[in-house]
Amino acid sequence: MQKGKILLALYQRLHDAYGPQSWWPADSPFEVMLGAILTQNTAWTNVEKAIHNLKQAEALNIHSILELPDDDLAQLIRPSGYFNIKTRRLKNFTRWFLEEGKFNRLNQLGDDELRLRLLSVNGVGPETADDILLYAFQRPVFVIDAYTRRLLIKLDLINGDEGYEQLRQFFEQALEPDVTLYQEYHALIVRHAKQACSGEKDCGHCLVEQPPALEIA
DNA sequence: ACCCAGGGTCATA
DNA sequence: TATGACCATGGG
Repeated sequence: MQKGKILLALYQRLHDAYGPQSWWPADSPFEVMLGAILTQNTAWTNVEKAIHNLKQAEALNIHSILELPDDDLAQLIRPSGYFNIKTRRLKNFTRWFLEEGKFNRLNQLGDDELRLRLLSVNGVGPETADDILLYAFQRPVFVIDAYTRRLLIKLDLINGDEGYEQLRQFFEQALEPDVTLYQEYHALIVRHAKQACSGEKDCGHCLVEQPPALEIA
């Protein structure tokens, strides 16, 4: 069986198990972008508190982010951790976002060009860029995170020494460029990791015991 | 008390 | 190219 079909079968199994996830939880694309930065190496429950603080202070907009003193912004996002670094990153990103002409202007760029520009922003790495591309700009870009890597290792689909870009190509070559599919797939992987591995170091064992390939082959 | 979470940058070799 | 240090809160 081709690895591509295994990835599709894996998606079917995850979808059957957990149902639609309808990510990303946010009221606007800009909120998705800030959330993508705030969630770096941070539990989402803590990010929710930070976003709640921003909304309550009516600071979840371009000009407030830029005009708030660093210390004030840091206090608002404090629950998300790394608040000093993330204050800088939020301001860096928002300044860039405004200079580039905001969403409508950036949205005219092609997928690859937009990805390169996002990666050029200090504080935006591959995963954050792809979160923004997939969930804010609705581009067919597959997001790779630590959960995805662990799951593929457990399923013996990869060695584990592959780079981010290599894993992204693995998914994007195996699956049709379907935004909704990519959004749901990544969300399901995170959902599965939380469900199956709370407290456990390794994850994906329940899918290994019953490999998704066997039922479809 | 320890470990990790919806990572990324920078300095060093 | 590839490690390591660093960032920092909250929940298990």
